[in-house]
Amino acid sequence: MIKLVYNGKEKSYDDWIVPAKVLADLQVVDVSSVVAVELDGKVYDLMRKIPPGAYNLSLITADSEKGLEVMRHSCAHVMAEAIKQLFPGTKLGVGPTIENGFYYDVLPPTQIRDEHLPKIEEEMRRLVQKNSRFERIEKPRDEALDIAKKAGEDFKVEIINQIDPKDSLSFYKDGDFMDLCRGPHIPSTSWIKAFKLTKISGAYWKGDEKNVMLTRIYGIAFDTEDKLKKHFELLEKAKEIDHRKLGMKLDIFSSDLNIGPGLTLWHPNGAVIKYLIEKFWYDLHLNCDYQIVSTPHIATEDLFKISGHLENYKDFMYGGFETDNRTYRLKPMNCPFHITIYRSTNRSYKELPIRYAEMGTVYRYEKGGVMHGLMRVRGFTIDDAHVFVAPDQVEEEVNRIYDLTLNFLGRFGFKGLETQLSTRPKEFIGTIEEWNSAEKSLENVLKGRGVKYGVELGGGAFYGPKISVYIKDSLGRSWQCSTIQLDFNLPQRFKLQYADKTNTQSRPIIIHRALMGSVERFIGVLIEHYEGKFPYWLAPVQVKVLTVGKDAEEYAKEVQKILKDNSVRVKLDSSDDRIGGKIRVAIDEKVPVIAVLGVKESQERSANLRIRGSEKQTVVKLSELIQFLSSVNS
RNA sequence: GCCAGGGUAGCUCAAUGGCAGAGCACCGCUUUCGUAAAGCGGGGGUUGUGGGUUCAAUUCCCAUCCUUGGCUCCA
Repeated sequence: MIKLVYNGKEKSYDDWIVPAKVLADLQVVDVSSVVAVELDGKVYDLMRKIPPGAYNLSLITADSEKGLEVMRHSCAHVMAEAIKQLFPGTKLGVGPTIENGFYYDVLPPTQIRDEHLPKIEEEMRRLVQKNSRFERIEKPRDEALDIAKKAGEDFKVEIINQIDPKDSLSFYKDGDFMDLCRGPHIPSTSWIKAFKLTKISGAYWKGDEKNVMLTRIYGIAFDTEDKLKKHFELLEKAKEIDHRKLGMKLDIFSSDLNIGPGLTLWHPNGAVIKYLIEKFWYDLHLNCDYQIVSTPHIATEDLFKISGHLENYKDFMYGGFETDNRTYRLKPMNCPFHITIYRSTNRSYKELPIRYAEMGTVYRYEKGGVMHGLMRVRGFTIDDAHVFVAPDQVEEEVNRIYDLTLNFLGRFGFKGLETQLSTRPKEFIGTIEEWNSAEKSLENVLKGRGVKYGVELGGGAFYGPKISVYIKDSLGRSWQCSTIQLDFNLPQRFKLQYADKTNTQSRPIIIHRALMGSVERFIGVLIEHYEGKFPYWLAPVQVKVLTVGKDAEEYAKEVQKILKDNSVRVKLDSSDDRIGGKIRVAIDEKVPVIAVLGVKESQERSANLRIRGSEKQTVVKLSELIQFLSSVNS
């Protein structure tokens, strides 16, 4: 017995039935764009037999997100088929849809390169035109294994062996091509309307470096050509605001062969931005009862032996160098240093929480291939702090830190932050009770605030659970930003103590936390977030003064001095360009305020202002200029 | 680290087994101008680096460095 409810209408069947027939029976109008259906949230092909039961039925249309997903998955199949045609003997890995398209991991007998993509596309177009139906074929496990083995699909064999024996196995067949797949798929290949293969890369089987490397071919598909075109236009736009491009254009930062990969040179413009952010950070922390500390960039290996870094983090640490018969290392983290300050004297419960904060510059040896502009570098500054608390202070302190985080990030106008709670991993130190109580504290804080958060089970560090906040860049990639991490490990390793009320020596818990994570990455995200148009308070040059003709130069200098005396970051352009040219340059530099000064302004003792984003001219009296600027909020 | 692209003037990009080019930027001169580029002239290159093939290499080959995208979003 099958019972289906759609749009208030109900339909029952005694025998087997497929969704396509149901839609016909229900006389659903405009089924022409329906690629699949959803039965109680589970996606079914139009021609898949519905198992007995009662379901709510809803439609999936080609232009919907789910419809696109189904179609892209089918497109991946067609691509795999095309590749097998052009590269006989190719073994197939997996071919899922991804956020922005699809890929298929394959192991071809000969290398597939960029130049082959158009040929594969051509073959795909041929297959799409054949309009082969996608047919679902369910097979018992033994038979499925047999099919995969005979086809020489070693990876599929591995996949089948991994699948829960209780689950049924299915293949999908379109034309002469059959592939192990759980589906669902579009009814037939001609539903693929617009697609393009975008790139090739290597990808380890199951993402494990120890496994064989497969060739991953990426593609994107849409239900209309127009959407495909728009997709690429969007990518173009994203390129325009890429922090690496803007970083160079706006003269913010660079790197250099002779300095080394992953090491950043902050140009004057970038260094001002960095300074302003750090200044805001310091002020905020001093206000919130943090104590600023400052520690060296290097330390002897002895320190990192105690901290465990040499044992657990060695691969990421820059090599040691000898001085006076002792080996020194660049610091990859600030914690051992702050802890050493804590240890410099006896501590009492009355002092706790102790909050040490530092803009601590660290160096980590990142693998060659993972570096990315400012987002992933080898030398960076953590806006680090370590808070030493008694166990019963954890929750309140985490709450304070969360407040501080929102307060800080709010200044930059970030929306769409994502929060994640990471819990006890398989390997951990400390007791289960400690962990449970620590996780509970973090959870209480998030719940108490009504924060939406994801849980990453087992994602915590071996020494404690954590809360992470992610921000998104222009391409939608998430970057870890704030992190609040509990630590039972280092207090043990360094034998930290404080005298409690009964004068017993107790062990504090350390909370590691950073609001930006890495200042470099944060500024990278900011550049893209603002599209290079830094708000007035952060702009390297806040006001650019342009002269019209030589006669205004004296007056312009006077205005410049007034602005400078009032701590406005001002730049004067008195070159002999025409005013149109100077404005063009200033706009390119994305300066928030342009002040045009000519003879007229000089006589009136005024300034003709252009605020970024508008062509409107605003005339302000010189005596009111500073007042006016303080209201600029762009 | 691994796979696939790329590296030509400060930037964006052209070209070719036979003298390496343009625009912008820079410098000089002319112009002194009113809201998104005034005109003319000039300097600037061991084509990432090292090696090989060749009469001849920026081009072809090898190595190396840097850089871009990617390296479980699982049938």
